[in-house]
Formats: sequence, C-alpha cells, structure tokens
Amino acid sequence: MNIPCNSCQARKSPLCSVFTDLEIEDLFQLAHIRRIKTGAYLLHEEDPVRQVYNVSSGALALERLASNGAKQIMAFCYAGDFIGIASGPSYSVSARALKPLTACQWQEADLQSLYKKHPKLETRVHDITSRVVEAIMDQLFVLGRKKATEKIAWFLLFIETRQANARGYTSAHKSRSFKMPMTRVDIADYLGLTVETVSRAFSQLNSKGMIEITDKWTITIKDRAALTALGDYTSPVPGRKG
Amino acid sequence: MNIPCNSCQARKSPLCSVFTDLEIEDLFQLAHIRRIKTGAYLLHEEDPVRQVYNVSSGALALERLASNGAKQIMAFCYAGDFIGIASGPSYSVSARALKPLTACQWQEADLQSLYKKHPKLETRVHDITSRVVEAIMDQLFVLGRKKATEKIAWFLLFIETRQANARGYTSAHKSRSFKMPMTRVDIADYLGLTVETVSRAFSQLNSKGMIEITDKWTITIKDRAALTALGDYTSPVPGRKG
DNA sequence: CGCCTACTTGAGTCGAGTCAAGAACCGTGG
DNA sequence: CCACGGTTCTTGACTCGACTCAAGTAGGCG
Repeated sequence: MNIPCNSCQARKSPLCSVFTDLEIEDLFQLAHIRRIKTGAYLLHEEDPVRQVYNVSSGALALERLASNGAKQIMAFCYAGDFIGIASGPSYSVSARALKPLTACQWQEADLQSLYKKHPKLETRVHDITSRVVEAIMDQLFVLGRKKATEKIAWFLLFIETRQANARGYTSAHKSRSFKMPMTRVDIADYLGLTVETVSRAFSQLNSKGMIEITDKWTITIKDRAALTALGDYTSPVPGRKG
Repeated sequence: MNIPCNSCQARKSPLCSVFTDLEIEDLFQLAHIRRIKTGAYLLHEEDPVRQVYNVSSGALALERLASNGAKQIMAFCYAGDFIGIASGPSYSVSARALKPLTACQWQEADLQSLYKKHPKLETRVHDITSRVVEAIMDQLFVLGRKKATEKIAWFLLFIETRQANARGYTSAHKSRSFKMPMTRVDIADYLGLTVETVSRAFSQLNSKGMIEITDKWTITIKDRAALTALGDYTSPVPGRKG
C-alpha cells in the first residue's frame, strides 16, 4: 500500500522512527491529516482531550492565557513533535500555528488499542513525555534565573539546535544561519519579557557582533563561543537511558 | 506477611493506591528503605539514573544549580511523590531533604520486570509524569508572568493545597493554618526571586491582613478571596482523563 | 549565654517595564 | 508599478519594581 509516511518530515521523529514501514501503516490507517493555516489554533486549552497529534510540517506555539490577558508560551513545536497528552480532562495549553501546519491526528480513544497492538508506541509516547519534562525544566531555569540578554542568547542557541534536529529528521544540513518562525512578541511571551526588551537584546547582540540579523526572521550566529558563554547554554545530550 | 506499607503515609498516594495489599508486597519486596537527614541529598543531578524513589515521609526540593552558583528549585516533593524518572542518562535535578526523609528505593533495572508483572504500574508512573508536566507549566506561567507579591500569594495557596493533599492520603484534616518545610531562600529559589523580596512580600501580605505569620514556618490564610485574586490561583481539577 | 543561621528592614541602584514615536515590512488594491 | 493601511519591529525617554548592599533582629542549639 502507498502511504505518504515515507516522504513525511516526521518519519524519522522519535515517535515514527521506531516503526517499520509495515507497522506504520497500522498507525496511518487510523490517522487523519489535519491542515491549519498560520495563526489558527489546532487545539484550545479548555478543549476536552479527544485527539492527539504528531506534527508533520510547520511550527506551533503551545501557550496559555491568563485572565488578565498575559500570555505564556510553554514550547515551540516542529515536525516530529507529539502533542496532546494531558493528565487532566482538558489540554492545559493551546496550540497556535506559527506557519501553515500539517499534522497527523489520532482519536485519543484509538490510542489505547494501538498501545495494545504496538507496545513500543506506549513506551515511546511516555519517553517523549519525560523529555518534555526536561525541556520545560530548562526553560524554568532560564525564566527564573537569567537576565534579558542571557535569555535571548540562550534562546537563539536553543532554537537553532532545535530546528537543526527537526530538519535533521530528513536531511542533516549544516549552516550557520537559520530562519525562525516566531515573532518578537512570541519570543517575549516564551521568555517572560516584553517585545521592547527582546528587540533591544537582539540589537545589542547584533552590535556586539555575536549575531547578524539578515532580515528579522533570519539570524546568523557569528560568535558562538561568546553567545554560549553569555547564555550558559549546554546543548542537550543525545544519549538515552539504558 | 507483615509489611509497613499499610501504615505508610504514601499508601494512598497516586502510585501505591492502585495496588491491593497483596500486590504491594511484590513492590515492597524489591524496595529498600532510604533515610536521609535534613539538608542531605537523596540524589544529585549528575548521577546516573539507577534508582527511583517514592517518598514515604518528609519533604524534598528538586533543584538545579547553574555554573555561576544560581539555583532554581523545580518542585517541592512530599509523601507520595514519585521521583527519579529521567529521559537522559542522569537525573537532571538534585533532590535535597527539607526535613528528615524516608523513601522507598527501587533499582531502575527492577522497574522493567515490575512493569511486566504489574502493567498498571507503568501506566501510573507515566500518568505521574504527565502530571509533572502540568505542574511545571503552572510554575512556568508564574515565573514568566507574575510580579513578586503575586508569586508569593500564588505560592502560599499552592503549597497549602499541596500539603493538604499529601496529608489527605492519611487523614483529611481541615485547618486554615499550615506549616511549611522550606526556608525563605528556598521559596526565592523556587519563584525566581531574592530572599529579601520574598521577605518583603510576606510582610506586605501580613500587614494587609491577608495572611498571619505565627512563626516563620507557620502561616494562616486570613483572607482567602483576596489572596486568590492577587495570585490568580485556580486550584487543580481533581478530574482524571477518561 | 553566646554563636550561628535565618529572617527582616532600610537605602540606593539598576534592569526591565511602560509609554510613545518613528521606521521597516507586508499584503491589498488602484 | 506605486500608494496605502496595518502590523511588526526598533529606538528613546522615563518610571518603577526587584536586586544589591548593609545593618539589625529573632530563633535554635550547643
């Protein structure tokens, strides 16, 4: 049978990569492909948990809104990221598309039977959850203990490797400059800052020669050592627990 | 057989409560009881993941240290909390005892065979991980988007319900005043503030009549409505996903 | 009783937020 | 092709909240 999985950007993602071409047909049979345009929401925080998703292409922001209107972005998601697992009755975050998005959608109810048939799926889903914990803890540290420019330095290195990985699922291409899908406001809402502060920090890193801003979405890291020192960034260990 | 589980504070915790008295013997057979005194570490962030723990009594802070000496506390743990699951080769947080601690320790290697024998254990462990994600997201929101006094107001309500739950595993006793195990420094390191700011916020809430500080560990909530409004605190939904 | 640590309070500084204006960019339509 | 309006980004001036530094108080324990 001919399924689009093998040309999918997420085929080598943590979720799909554990399955053979034959096995993944099982998953694909139950999946529905969702397409969302920029700015639209894939899901809302107060929605009951009925579907789960694996991003095929595009980018998302997982965010939460306060009653006073303040927004906090919890994560940025790329191709290969798995979304929708929650511990309560509702997703506790909303997922907003930063670029036109494609995602595989499964009914949460189907997940249980898929777990039965493919036990490694369950293991993998939970492994992904553990990784989420690590990632959010990193972010927690950054929000609580870093200054504005340090946050931005950390963020740039973080996003760069993050996107390199997402792209790496298909082809490992190495370049010093990269394009971000999120606006300055998004970055501010992710790091607990204001737009103005984010903008100033970008300008500062730019004038100090650590980065170069080609257009506002495209950043080149000129002095990685300095940026790493400033952001105290340690790239994630690829190792898995034994 | 006579095992201490039935008099354990964690017997009704998310982990242990799913097992019958008979089943829990299986778990207890493989467990080793660890005792740690105040200020000592149960585990260090750079340690390889070989053991997992379920807290029986006492309290812990899960913390991470930066190279510059800054500390960020990721969570406070009480009786019934499960610790030690990681996605990488090392725990990425250290666990420091805030009070004399007792915990059940299992070898990580034994966990897999226990999962085999008791599938609901695995489900429950992963359910716990999902809850951790929710909890840290709440904290992220607070760190990123609240002011000092709002953080403290939120923290007090949070810790109060948190401890009421932990106590509730044994006996549901309802009181307006509660005793915290952590110092002002710990609170500061949890909320991304300094000790002085924490202290000032306590004084301010005290003088405004929202709380009463009996001794520095014992807090009484005098005006719950005002405190809730200030901290924008919404108590967690007990509901579970279907 | 005295020491040590934890906490509180005050004074001054500085970083990030706020408010406001202007520049760059984007899509749309003439 | 350019004019236009809206949005996003940048920059400046000012304010204020939280940090820093410093002193002093309160408990806990030998």
